[in-house]
Amino acid sequence: MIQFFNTLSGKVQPFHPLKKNQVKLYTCGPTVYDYAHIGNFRAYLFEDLLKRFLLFQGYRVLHVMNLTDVDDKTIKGARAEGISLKEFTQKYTDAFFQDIDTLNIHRADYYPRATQHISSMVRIIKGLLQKGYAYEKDGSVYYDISKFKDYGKLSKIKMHKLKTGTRIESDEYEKESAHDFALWKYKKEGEPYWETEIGPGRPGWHIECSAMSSQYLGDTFDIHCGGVDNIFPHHENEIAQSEAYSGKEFVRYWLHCHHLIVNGEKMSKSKGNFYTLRDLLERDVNPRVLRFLLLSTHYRKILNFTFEALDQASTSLQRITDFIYNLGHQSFPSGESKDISQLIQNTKQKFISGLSNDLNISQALPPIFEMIRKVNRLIKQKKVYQKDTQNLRTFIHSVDNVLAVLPQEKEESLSSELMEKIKLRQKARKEKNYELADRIRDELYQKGIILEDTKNGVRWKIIKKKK
RNA sequence: GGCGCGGUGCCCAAGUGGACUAAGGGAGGGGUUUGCAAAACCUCGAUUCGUCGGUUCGAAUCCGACCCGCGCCUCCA
Repeated sequence: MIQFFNTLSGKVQPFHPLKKNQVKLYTCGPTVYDYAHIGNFRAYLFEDLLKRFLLFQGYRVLHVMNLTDVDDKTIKGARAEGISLKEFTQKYTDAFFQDIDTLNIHRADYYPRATQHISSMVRIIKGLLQKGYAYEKDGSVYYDISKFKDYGKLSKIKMHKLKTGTRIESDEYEKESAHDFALWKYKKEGEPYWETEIGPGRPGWHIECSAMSSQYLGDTFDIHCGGVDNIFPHHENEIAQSEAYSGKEFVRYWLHCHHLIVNGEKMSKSKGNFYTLRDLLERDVNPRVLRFLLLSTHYRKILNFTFEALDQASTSLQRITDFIYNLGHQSFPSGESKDISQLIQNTKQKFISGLSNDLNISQALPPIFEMIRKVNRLIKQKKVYQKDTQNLRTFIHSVDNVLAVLPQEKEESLSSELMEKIKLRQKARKEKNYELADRIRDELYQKGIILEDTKNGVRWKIIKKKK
């Protein structure tokens, strides 16, 4: 049985999708005004783990992720670069897709853009006006939160206890109450706007998610994810809009992932600890290792990103990849052992129950490492057979359908020049010219290539370049 | 002020009343193996789970107080 911590109930609870075997998932996507940073990717990776695990468990998943391509930041950015909003956001949208591919994140089924769903938003805003949940002022439309009884049910915030920040008072738009929020912002000089039934203007921050989620997933859907910082006000407001409009429950399970910090502090550009994926790739960080690191802390814990942690993740992951490699590059006697198949079954069961427990990766991973140690021990005792190695590899690869951290079979290759060096060294070793052999090994090590002499020949592997 | 998170060995991190004389990964010490390495295997590392009290036959796990670190409260994953 799968269980998730639902922000709405504040508890871990059993997961039952609305439709048996199908999960409808909405995840808050990027505002495409800049390159995404590793904190963003932590959230997307958590969502990817969630989705891959659901798929692994046999669910069909209908996944929608929005792209916010009109808001204050995108408008400002486009203006600063002197290009159209569309041109500007396209650049970062392309970058976003590149990055999620780099990190091996499954594509969503739909990536609706806010600018292409204005009419859906207008329809909801009109409905909210008709039902009395919204009011118009100076051409803008606001949501009157006092009309929505359940306001605060997600974030557990009591509005009368909320402190009013200075930012609210300085809002450029006129609202009746400080906590009311804009559904529609009346057009402003020099800003993009749409001519609509509710007048010229552009959508407020929250309405796109209400509109696009219901358009693709229906009024009620199973899971909505995002970062904790979205709980209030973004998701609270989505609930207010959607439930007031449809009269139905909006989302059944809210899953929020915690933040990533860097060296114990919040990531910020002024502190110089702000990393985009691209920054890390420039430092020769292997995206698989980054993926493994960001994935291997439970999503509801704060993750402290450090380069030391990255190194640890790298070594840890290497243990799995070496294991797979060894299974494929040693000879084993033909046959099959019951012990191994049983071990695989046990490991699989523990892996699944770990992830079933609110995606507890720290509980799901250890069985894999335990299995690896046990099998390595059995290999030494010559109790592993050919069929076992196939079963083990199939199993590890199926686990990797969820983790997606192992290299592709032919990911790495060496230049022919380096291959010649390796051949030369093999010859030297045969002739017991160890001095030359060691010199070549050192030379390759300087280039970030480790050579291992095994019973079945030489193995090379590329490690991170030494700085 | 409101809401919430966390403090487990050198580092990361599970475990939330009894099989814990506390998983797993990384680093480190010792050994097996190896031409030497690497990998792999064996082995050693917390009488102890922020502190102090309490409940209990029994607590890292429950209760109370306190200390420390952190997040959100209309830019934010």
